[in-house]
Amino acid sequence: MKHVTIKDIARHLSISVSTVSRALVNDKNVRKETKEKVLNAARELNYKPNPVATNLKYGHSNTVGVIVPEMVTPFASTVVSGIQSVLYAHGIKVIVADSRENPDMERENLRLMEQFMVDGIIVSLCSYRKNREDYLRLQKAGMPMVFYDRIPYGLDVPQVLVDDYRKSFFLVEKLILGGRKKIVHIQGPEDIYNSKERLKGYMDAMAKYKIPVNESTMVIRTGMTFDEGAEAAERLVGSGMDFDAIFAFTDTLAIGVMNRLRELGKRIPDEVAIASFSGTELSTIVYPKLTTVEPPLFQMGEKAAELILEKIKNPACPNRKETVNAEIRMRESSGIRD
Amino acid sequence: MKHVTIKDIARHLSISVSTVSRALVNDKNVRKETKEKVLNAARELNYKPNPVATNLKYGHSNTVGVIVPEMVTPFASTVVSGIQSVLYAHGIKVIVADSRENPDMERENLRLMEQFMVDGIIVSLCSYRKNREDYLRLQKAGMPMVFYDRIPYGLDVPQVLVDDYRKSFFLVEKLILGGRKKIVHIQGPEDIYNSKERLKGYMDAMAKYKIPVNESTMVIRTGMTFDEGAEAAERLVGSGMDFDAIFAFTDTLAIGVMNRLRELGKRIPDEVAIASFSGTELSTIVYPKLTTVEPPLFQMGEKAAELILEKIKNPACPNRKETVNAEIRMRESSGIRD
DNA sequence: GCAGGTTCCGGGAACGTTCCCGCAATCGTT
DNA sequence: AACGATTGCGGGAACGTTCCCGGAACCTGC
Repeated sequence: MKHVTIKDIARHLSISVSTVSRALVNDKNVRKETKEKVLNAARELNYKPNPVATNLKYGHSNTVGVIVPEMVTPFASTVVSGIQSVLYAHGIKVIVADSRENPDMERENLRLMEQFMVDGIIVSLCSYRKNREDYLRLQKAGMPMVFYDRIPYGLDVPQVLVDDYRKSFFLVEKLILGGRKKIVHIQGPEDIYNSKERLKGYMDAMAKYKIPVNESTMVIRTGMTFDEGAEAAERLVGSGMDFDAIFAFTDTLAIGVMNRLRELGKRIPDEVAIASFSGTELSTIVYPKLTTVEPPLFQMGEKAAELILEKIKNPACPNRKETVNAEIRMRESSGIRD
Repeated sequence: MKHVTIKDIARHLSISVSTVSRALVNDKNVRKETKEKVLNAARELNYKPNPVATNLKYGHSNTVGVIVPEMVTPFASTVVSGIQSVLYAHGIKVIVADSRENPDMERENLRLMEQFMVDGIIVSLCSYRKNREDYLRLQKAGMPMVFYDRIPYGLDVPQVLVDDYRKSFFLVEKLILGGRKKIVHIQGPEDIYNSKERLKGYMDAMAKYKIPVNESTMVIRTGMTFDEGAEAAERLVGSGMDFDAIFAFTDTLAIGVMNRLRELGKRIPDEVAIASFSGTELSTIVYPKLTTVEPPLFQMGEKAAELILEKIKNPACPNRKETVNAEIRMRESSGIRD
């Protein structure tokens, strides 16, 4: 499609390109009448500045890229809303790319953002150890970057995270104090750093109450989807093991587990209590409603946006680490009141 | 961050910028040795072409923008996956912007895409009659555009849609044949065109079986969220009206209605059968599982991508209208077997 | 009435590419 | 051996902006 340019306006008014430019950016060195003429002509010709040209000129794009590991749950979209709300207010556009839990696609997305000359990148990782070299290279090259939720391990980068360990500990403790002893942990993928932390919280809570944990039977490693949760539930029941509670890595997994357990005849929460980390709106639409640790997703987005703004303004500023406070929501699935 | 440019390579090898450019785009007019030298230097200096410059040069960005009305359900994300799968294969990048059911934000997103010089825009509307002038203007200016699912009314544009009317008709007919007579329709927002079509399907199915419909009590207009569905359920029960089935505009609404009805003591599906249009993965994680009309979302994305590719290649090509075949999934919430 | 300062505007370079044009060197043909 | 054709390369314009620089016109103050 044909764009109206500053040149067209200049030609139309038979004045110079420079003057038009000045009029449009509100430079003082233009007569008010000239400015008005230009503004009118711009409106009349339906002129839209071409940001590509100014990007080229200035070397930045007024855009921040967000790379999310998945978009099927409301998790990412809520965080992105938070990001947009603060960045839009600063006149910065937001583009989103989805890695679909695939580190190679994440890498592709990263290159896409780089080539797009975004001013900064906000990332939630697929795997805490893949693509390290790329992130290191980008960081070294001075690209502002912020990580949230699914963060890398041992990299000095700005990040906003939940207190995975403590909140897992407390939630498992609540299950124990509610009378559950045979608590199984659905760990989720091992190459997500948070999964290690949440496991640790589970282990330590169990240890505090001197409940022995056989890691090979009571901790189940799996993926991130409903189906994988359901499958874990089947394996669990199939193994004949005795259990009275589940603590899952995410609500997606927990929902998969819970629904399949019910189909297999388990009464929730009477026979099996269900609880999970990473609660989203999904936790409230299932039956029974899910007890979860609910991170303030919108706020996480806001914080991430603030951190990236800092980095953009001053790339040399120290890498801050923000921890947000996740709420423990006791709902029907655990059979425990607050 | 500092980018390595073609000039840096030229300087480094003390050859001309033109030669470097030719070597990089595989022009024949370069000696193989020279080409290799350039390629090596490019690798060594970690050169990345700056697409902003080529965009400016060629007037396009190799990017397609997708504007979605919401991102909290898996609806949009699944369609976007389909879009990405075909566009990525053509070397076209995809950026996503979320309108959050707000026509003003949609308008903003539209301008963002325009200013980004995307090669085409794929849109699902917030309102079927808002922002018409903008879409018309863009179309007149030659911007390739494709609409899906939530399409505009009476605009000759490429679009991919579901057969709202017929599938609604069939689903309601199934409810009737299953023995339900007092079927309430939760219509959803009136300014979504599909909502008119689905209402018509409902009305005609009821008419076919000579069931009188009092539109003012049996058709409820509301929004799109879980909460609005729940609220509708409350109003319904509060009104004391007798009903034995619900046909809702989307699964989101249906889920809101169903869960609240259960909380209010209604047995699903015995006392009230629930069915809805626009089924996503959410329909299968609730209890009982939801009977829905399930559009092939991924395929819708693929079709939309193909249509936009056509339009990009030849902006003058006729505006095709693709109808995809939505499946009716009978699940527990309706108490009716297929 | 003239030096100096404003005000307003046009010319042109620059951002990183691509590509057309032209020139030199080499090649192939007779 | 001499000529046109081909190959390989550099110069420079162009994409749409911004911005520096310089210059013309005007005003100010003595």
